[in-house]
Amino acid sequence: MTDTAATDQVFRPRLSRERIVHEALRVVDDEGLQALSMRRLGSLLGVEAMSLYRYVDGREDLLEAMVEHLTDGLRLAPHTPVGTEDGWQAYLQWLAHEVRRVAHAHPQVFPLIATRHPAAPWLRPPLRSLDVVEDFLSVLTRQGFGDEAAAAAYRAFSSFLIGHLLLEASQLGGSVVPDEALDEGDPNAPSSALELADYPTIRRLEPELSQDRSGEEFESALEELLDRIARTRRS
Amino acid sequence: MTDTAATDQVFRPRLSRERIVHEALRVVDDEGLQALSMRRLGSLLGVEAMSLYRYVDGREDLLEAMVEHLTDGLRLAPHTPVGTEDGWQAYLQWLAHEVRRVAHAHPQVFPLIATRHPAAPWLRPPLRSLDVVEDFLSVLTRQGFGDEAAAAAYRAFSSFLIGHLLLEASQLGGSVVPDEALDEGDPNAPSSALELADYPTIRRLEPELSQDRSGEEFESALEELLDRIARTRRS
DNA sequence: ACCTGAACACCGTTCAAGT
DNA sequence: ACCTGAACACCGTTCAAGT
Repeated sequence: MTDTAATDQVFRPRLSRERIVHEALRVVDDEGLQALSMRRLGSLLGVEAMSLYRYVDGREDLLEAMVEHLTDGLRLAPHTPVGTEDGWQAYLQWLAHEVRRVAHAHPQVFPLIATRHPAAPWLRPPLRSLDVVEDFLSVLTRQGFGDEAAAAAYRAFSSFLIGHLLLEASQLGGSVVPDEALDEGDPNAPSSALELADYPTIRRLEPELSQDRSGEEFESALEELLDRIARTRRS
Repeated sequence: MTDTAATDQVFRPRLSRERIVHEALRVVDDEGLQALSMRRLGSLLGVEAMSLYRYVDGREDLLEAMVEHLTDGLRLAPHTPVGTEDGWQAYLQWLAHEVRRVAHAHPQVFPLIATRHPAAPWLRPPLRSLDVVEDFLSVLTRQGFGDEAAAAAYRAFSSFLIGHLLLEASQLGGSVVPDEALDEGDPNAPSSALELADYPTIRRLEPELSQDRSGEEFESALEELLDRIARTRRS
């Protein structure tokens, strides 16, 4: 046996909150939320589970930190010149696609982003970072939105993102089931082994239902939402 | 001590899948998802946890059964005369409000409805019962929608419901935290103890953000969605 | 200062055994 | 047929103890 095999402690740079959160995200991305336990996370970091409690205030705090790490990343790419008349539209387009990118990059974490309670009741997932919300509201109000219209736009925008992205993420993150029960595949059966005999319309529309139009539908629904928001602006 | 106190077995009608699901819903409604364990559920039903496995194929199957119990309830109140020209609009209005009623009645279960993987990849929460989807698609196609338009309407409608109701439910179900840390309330501090010094726009808009407009916003966004869907119909 | 060992109070689940 | 006891392999978390 070699040295590294004997010690099995490949040299870990030293624990830190950042390293813990990063490793936790890796676990959930690769194996799903139920694979994340304090004990397993500890052992992956070459440490006993109890050591994590120096940096993280329990499992709930860890989940919170993971969500914050992803939602704080939505800040300030030097996004768009807010000077122009329609700068807010470019900003919201950019922000929507940023959130979508996060949802696609971490489909197993997005349900957490969508369902955990933010720090204040008026914060709404997935735009639950104060920095991001400040950006959002200040861009809109500086471009002629009234206070009430800006707040309403924030609520509508959040709902839009959750509605479209949670389902997309759910479909992306779904097939991480450990490949059991894929054994005896009925050589017929249209994609799923569901019995559709009593559901004629579903059976007829199954091809249309199975089509993935999420990209186009996201874009067109987003444009419609921006139009709708534009109408509420009092300039 | 009396007889009932001595036995503590108040007479339980006998176990059944239905009774288990019903009690599980009661637990989650009252105390939240994390309060639901097989062992505790068993003891609430006057039985050892292992007995539950006769009726339920493990915890995951139980959660699934809870979701199905609620989403199958969306079926066929003798809803609306589908004969008329705009019958589909009345049907979708009815269906949207039914789902909203479920979300309000079980805010702690709704995240489960929204995030669990349905039986087929083309099924989307919260309309994940085959009966309901068959209703949905057959009503629309019988009223002049093309197959593709009906499928697109199903997807848009599902996204709308998730986006609006998950946030509403989250706010309703949130305050079930066991009333700790409510102790030393800063007599000032506007509703939340968040530090908003560096967020001038948020601070200025906090009253508008804190307003609960979910009712009105649900209604007006729903009407807008129905208008949008109407435009996709090829009659 | 940072990590660990041992312990506590829980979990979900299986399976042979009871009635 | 229906329920249980005992056991297994896990959890999260605390706390005194080690270095």
